[in-house]
Amino acid sequence: MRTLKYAILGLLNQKEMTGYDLMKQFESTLCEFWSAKHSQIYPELKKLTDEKSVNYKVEPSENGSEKKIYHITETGRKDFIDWLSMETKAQPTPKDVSRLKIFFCNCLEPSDRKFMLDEQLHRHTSRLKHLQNNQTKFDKVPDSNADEFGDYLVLMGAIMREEMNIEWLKKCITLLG
Amino acid sequence: MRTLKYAILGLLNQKEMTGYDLMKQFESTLCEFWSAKHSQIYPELKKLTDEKSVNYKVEPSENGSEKKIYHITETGRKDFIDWLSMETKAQPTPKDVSRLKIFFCNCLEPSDRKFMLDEQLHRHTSRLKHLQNNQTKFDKVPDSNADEFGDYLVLMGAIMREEMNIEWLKKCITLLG
DNA sequence: ATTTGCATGTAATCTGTTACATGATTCA
DNA sequence: TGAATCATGTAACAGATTACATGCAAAT
Repeated sequence: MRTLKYAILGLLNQKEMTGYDLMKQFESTLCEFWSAKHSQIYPELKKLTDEKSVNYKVEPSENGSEKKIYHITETGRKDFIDWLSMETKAQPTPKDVSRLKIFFCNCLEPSDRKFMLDEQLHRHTSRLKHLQNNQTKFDKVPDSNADEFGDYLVLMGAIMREEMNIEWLKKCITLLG
Repeated sequence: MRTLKYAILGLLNQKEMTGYDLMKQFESTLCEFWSAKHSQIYPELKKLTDEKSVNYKVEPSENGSEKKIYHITETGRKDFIDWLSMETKAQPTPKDVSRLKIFFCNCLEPSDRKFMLDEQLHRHTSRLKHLQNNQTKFDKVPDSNADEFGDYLVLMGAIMREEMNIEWLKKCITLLG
């Protein structure tokens, strides 16, 4: 499906940047729905360059060494927009070890079950606080044509997901009795 | 992390079955939080047999050919319970192509954006209906010591997830104006 | 006759993580 | 002096999908 390719093209369509900058984007803005390590990003950038979807210029970095600033080409932009417009096929299962463990929770003693659920509840609660804090950076809903609009929507989605997880775990704890 | 191993051990801990039965379980009960194709299951069963975590007996199948009925060993059961009791590390990002596309939605024309969100809303709505239908199979909450208890909890979780997705997408559509 | 379900496997490929590897600069 | 940040890459491995491959039975 080459999803990483399109994630990179989408980011380079917003503005030109280095592989390192892309990595930072995956770590911060995109981390709620996509991730990629530098060891995956650099080879993909090479591949995209070969395919003429992106190109780069070499410039000196802060320190003495050199860095590659990548930008999207017209070919790349067209490819990206086609992918974005295309119907999204039914997704493969989002794999979730926590839910798998809850599925098997009856194999544990009642006290251990409670411990497991409490632990998960705690993790999701801190995560929610963190996301809510991120949201304060938006003083209002961004214009729907701005790059920050998508940013805002997915952050809202992440918050709602954590709220749902917390609500679910609380219900599970109740049902344990 | 060998999660597939523990998913299989957990299922075989419930009752003995063939690789084919396991495949069916992944397709039905577990599909909301884990998946595995037969091409992954059969080699894993071989590996688990080598590790003495499972064992099997050969029996004739409905047709003339033979089938292998796998069961968990004491070693396997201990290993499974240890995994289940262990603290679950912070999960890797659940990757989500739909959310990635929404993140980049400002690159599309307003009518195409609306189309994309409507399409996703439709998909999640049918999914929710399907899950709610599955839930009718439980006339009451199963006992917390029964195998069906985990089943019930994760189905409830899947329903809440779809409800959240629908609510989120509706909000997104509203914000598009 | 053809499709569907039962039943089992392997090979090739793709995707992603961890580890290996280097080198400069800045800050504590 | 040592850790953190910027910056780029490769190699080995793990995890997962698609395709290849076979064979019987029952139903349409």
